[in-house]
Amino acid sequence: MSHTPTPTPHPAGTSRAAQKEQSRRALLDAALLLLDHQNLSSLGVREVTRAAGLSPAGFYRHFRDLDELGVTLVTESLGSLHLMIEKVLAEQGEPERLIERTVAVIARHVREHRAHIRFLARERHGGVQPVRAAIAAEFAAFTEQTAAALSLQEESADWSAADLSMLAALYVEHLVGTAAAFLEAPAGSRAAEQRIAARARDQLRLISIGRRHWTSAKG
Amino acid sequence: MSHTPTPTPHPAGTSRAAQKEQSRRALLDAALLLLDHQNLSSLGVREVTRAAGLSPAGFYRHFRDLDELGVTLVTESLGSLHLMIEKVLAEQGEPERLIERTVAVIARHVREHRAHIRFLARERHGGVQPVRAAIAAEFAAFTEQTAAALSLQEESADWSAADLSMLAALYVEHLVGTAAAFLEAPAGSRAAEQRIAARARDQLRLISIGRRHWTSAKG
DNA sequence: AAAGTCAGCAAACAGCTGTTTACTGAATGA
DNA sequence: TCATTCAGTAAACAGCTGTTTGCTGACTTT
Repeated sequence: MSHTPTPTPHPAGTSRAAQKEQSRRALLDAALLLLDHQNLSSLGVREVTRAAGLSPAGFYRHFRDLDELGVTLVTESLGSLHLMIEKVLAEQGEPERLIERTVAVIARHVREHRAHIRFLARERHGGVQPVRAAIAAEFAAFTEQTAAALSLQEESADWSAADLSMLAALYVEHLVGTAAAFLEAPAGSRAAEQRIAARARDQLRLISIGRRHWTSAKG
Repeated sequence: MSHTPTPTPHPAGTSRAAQKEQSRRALLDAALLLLDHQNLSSLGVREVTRAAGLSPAGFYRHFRDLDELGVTLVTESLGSLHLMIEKVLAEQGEPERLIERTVAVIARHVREHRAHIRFLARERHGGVQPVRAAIAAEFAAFTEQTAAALSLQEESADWSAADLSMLAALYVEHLVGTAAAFLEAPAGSRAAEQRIAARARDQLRLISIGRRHWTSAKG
């Protein structure tokens, strides 16, 4: 008499695990959407569950905290980035063509994963320590991966490991900076995008010229 | 009878304007302190006034919102950075010595203005639009300023304006990245600081080699 | 000396927050 | 078929939030 019981909370007929996964995704997607205009440290449990269509208590069936949800988002965001970087590193051909492809891949990735990339840029130096740590760890791994790929190229035959790592860090930082620049571009303005791309290509050209003429310090 | 009146709220004897400024500073300093572990978008009025030793209502005698306070912090933080960049650009001498000085100046600045720099790094891509815009505008000005300084050097005699701007952007981004790297260093670890400094110097060397051998695109 | 300014206050407002509780009922496994 | 599991719920908890109000009393001007 006091409360009406709740009728079928899910489109019945699906497996239980699939139902749960669906809710989990709803939470992650809702959070990512809210994080477009907001910082992770100011996100609220109720806010997320409201946007995802769950009751507040439901949140705790999936995550201990918002930090945990944040770390999950980091993992997802970096997963796709990882694939992109592998794609870039696998490219072959003359340097000029390679630079062109690299920047195009970055631009495309930002266009197709805007929310993820913005999240990474925003939380890389954000106020939530575990999230910052997760991002930093993964970026370090990218740098190592890049260094390994560079060491296989003939241009770096006589490079020391330290120098390769230094160069890889420069490339990764440039990649991140370029992605962030694409983000700032007034969403959809091809003109702005092309200006950013042109500049990024020139910067990569300059760096690869430096690379070609590099001679390690203690000469 | 109902409420006891408040006794002298300030160390009497000071001018009114000075008293007000003192409270304003207390607010800004308290905010900056809180922003060490937090994002601007999650900062609260009550939180700041509590830390500054004011009543909540007192906040509104100084700022309309927290966004306004944020923009003020941006202005202050970038003011000191501006001075630093001028210092770097004014340096003269052989490239190697110049690079060394540049990195040293950055390291020193981060050490002495930790809170300001962390704030800038954190809010550059943060969730508060007006603050983001203020930072972006000032960074663009830095780039222009750097381009102007570069154009005065003999190494860039035959450089186009666009190429100079591209190079300046690369330098500024590298500067910002280096400052952020110093921030991550386990506060006080000279070893970590020196590793970062060494890498930054090598990267600057590589860039300046690229600069020396640069020939514009449409050749 | 009298009048005016205004920084700071306490109190009250409605509305929000994270988290826990005891419950329900569909999907699952015996 | 019956017992178990467990994702999701509504309700309640104490505690927090931004902002407005009317007031006070020290400084400042006249």
